Amino acid sequence: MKPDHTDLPQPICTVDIVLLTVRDDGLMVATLKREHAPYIGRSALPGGYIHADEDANAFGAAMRVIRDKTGIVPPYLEQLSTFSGPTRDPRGWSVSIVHYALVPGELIAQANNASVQLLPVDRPLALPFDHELMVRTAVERLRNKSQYSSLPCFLAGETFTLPQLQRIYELLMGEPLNKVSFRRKITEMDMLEPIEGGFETAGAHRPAQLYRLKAAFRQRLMLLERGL
Amino acid sequence: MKPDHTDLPQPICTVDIVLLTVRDDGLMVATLKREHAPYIGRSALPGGYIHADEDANAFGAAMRVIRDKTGIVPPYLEQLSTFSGPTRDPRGWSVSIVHYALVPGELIAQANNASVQLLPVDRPLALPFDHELMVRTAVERLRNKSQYSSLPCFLAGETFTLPQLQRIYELLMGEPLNKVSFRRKITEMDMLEPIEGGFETAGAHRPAQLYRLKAAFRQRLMLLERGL
DNA sequence: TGAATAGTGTCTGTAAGACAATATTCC
DNA sequence: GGAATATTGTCTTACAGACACTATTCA
Repeated sequence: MKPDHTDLPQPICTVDIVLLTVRDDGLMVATLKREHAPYIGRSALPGGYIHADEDANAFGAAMRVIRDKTGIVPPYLEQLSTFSGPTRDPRGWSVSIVHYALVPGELIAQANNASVQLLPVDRPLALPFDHELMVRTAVERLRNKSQYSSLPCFLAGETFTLPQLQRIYELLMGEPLNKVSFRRKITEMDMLEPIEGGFETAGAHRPAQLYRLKAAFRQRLMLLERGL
Repeated sequence: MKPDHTDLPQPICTVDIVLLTVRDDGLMVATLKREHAPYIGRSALPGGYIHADEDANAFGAAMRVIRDKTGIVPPYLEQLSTFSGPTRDPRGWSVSIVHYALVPGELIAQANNASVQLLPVDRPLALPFDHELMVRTAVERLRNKSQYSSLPCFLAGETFTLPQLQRIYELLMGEPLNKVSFRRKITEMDMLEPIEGGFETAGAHRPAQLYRLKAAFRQRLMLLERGL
């Protein structure tokens, strides 16, 4: 007779978040100093236990952890992957449901949380657990999805100009993009609306039109979580 | 003082598998009659608890569950997503790490397991838990990935002809494909090798060249799990 | 007016699809 | 030879990138 699951040791169940943002013309990941063992005092991804008494699901747990630990409510949050095994956490066989968040740089500044440390993703990160693998997986996912989606807009803030947005796409792709092709694609996707009379003027040159994401694309976060 | 995690009720942690295959010119999902409560006797996706004492990770747990319950060792297995929440399982707050498997029809026949029931994915499935959502998510993922990958080959068996493979791609895409374009793309991807002197002759017409996946593409399963 | 960047029009090469011709088998 | 399907060649059309021109601001 096989033992019931209640007899077996159950895995530890946590969530971790790869919070990505753009600063200093580069893609950065947010880390926090760990306040508890293991690896107390080391910089690591924000994470925590699922609270069965208050979380609606892993997505809600990730949102709560981000909000409580950084003061940021990310405009985009999506499940990335689940990491598991007996050795990834010294506490034992563990499961971490990892989400990645996209946040405009301005939101990080507004939160004004000194404990949040931004590290460039392109250099070695020296993070505990398998957090470095999580970051690399998230960046890869973001780069893949950026090729054919509006995701990078969530790194760009409430309003932005097309040259600014193109720069973000270029950062993610790692290569310069053709201006005409870029604008053609953005137009086809029909995801932006110009802000009447809104212009960004930053120097002795023609000012650029300001845009924002259309409402339908801003709502995507919720739709994704409801199963589509 | 916050309670330690050992004081909190921990979620139930399971794996489920969406096993997809092609039969009768349609995409099918494998189900089994449940042998335990809850929903005992109902058709549902194969699943089970993680065994912390023997599983290397969730991928290993999924592979073990599939092997033990169906006798099939799928040539392709990939993590899909993790489903979680307090209501998806009547036993309480639960986490299910879901993988999807691609299996050629012949492998199902070889396993000769009468308890495996194949249901067409295009019709309502009437599965317990959130299994129907899992199936829909898996099919969507497969369709997306098929557009630019060799995934559908894992539904096609050890050897196959180009017309056979094209039919599988068409099933997944839901539309007829241009023959010339299809062959151009396959050639570019450089993933197939012709079998010397191997031809499929099925009627009064020119026989078709047999192909198989190149070794590099067959290994992809393992690479994926090692972090790339 | 000149410098600098924003935004648009046009040309050209590449790649995808349509069409059609050829190849090979069994009857 | 005729039917049926496999495979390949060629033409046409659509799209992506290169290039260049116009627009608008400030100094």
